[in-house]
Amino acid sequence: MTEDARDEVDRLVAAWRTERPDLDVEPLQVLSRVSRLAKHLDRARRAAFAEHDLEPWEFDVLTALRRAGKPYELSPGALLRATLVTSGTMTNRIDRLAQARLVRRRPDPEDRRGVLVSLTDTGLARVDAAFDDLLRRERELLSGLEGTDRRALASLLRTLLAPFDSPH
Amino acid sequence: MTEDARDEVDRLVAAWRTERPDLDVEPLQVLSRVSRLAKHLDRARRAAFAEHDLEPWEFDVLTALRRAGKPYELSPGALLRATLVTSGTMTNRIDRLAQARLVRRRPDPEDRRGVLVSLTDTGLARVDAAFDDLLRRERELLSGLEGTDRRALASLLRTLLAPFDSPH
DNA sequence: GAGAGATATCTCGACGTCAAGACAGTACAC
DNA sequence: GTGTACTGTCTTGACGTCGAGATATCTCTC
Repeated sequence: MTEDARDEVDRLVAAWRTERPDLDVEPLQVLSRVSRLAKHLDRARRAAFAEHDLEPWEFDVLTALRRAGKPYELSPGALLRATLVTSGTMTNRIDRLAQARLVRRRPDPEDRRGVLVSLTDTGLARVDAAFDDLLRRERELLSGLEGTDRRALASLLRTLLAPFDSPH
Repeated sequence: MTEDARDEVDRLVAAWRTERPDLDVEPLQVLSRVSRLAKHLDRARRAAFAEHDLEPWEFDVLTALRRAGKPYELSPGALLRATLVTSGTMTNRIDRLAQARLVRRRPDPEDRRGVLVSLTDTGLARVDAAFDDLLRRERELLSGLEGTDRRALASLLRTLLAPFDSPH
């Protein structure tokens, strides 16, 4: 189950072993696959959202608001921390979402530097529909793994992610 | 080991379960982690390459050539398939790499539509040094996992990736 | 050997992101 | 209260990518 299952990354690793036999390229077995899978995932997401007239970046912002619960309102700062983008990017995103009437901006009554961004009814409906769709596709994508394997995979990934979540 | 390890994704999943208790959001346990890990990985790579004056995109192209073995030469088409970018992007990348004297372009003697791109000596030295460095950091990043776990993880990821690799 | 379709590469304009920095407002020590 | 450091948001310019389309060449069929 390991020796011959052969995917792109196995080929890539084999090529390295020929070209740089002095190096231990085993880390690629995990990390190249993570990168490649993420790339494919992006495409699948893009396809799922296209049916709801949403771009992946729009979805990211809308879901952050959706997850916050009523009244579906967060500051740009909270949004950029949730989506791992820079502040300039977030300003730009909010501008475009507001123009599309999916979110609304209002001054923060408690901090005059601040702004609060909230979902409109349209935004709420759109993100709920798109999320349903995304989950259906993700489930499909994971259908190659039994429940046990899925949980094991999740747990292993959590371990790798841990150093990034806590420090600083 | 599963209930309380709590990372960002666990929190995200918990938030969804509150807000949309009607949905089965378990797929996120795997796929959100893949995306997030990939994002962190990109940053780590960027940091590793910066010491060798390389951008990630430069590294991607140079390694594809390096892996090809002597004479370290591929067509733009082969390069874009190896790096999963569009042809316009690849043209642009090759232009800039050629300007930096890391690769060389020459007409394909066997196909007059074609071009062949090869590593210069500088390019070869640069990519080898950067790759050493990258592997050192990746090993560090994986140090939280035993060998057995690493292999299990690689194998699970391979399964998920399989559908993307074959059906062209 | 002519034509149709496929392939290889490049060009161009639009777009989203980032990094750096500007600016207004807040918090806290004194 | 005043000064200093910090925080939250927005502005700007440069950059890399994409998608669509242009051009040249090759391949295959008849």
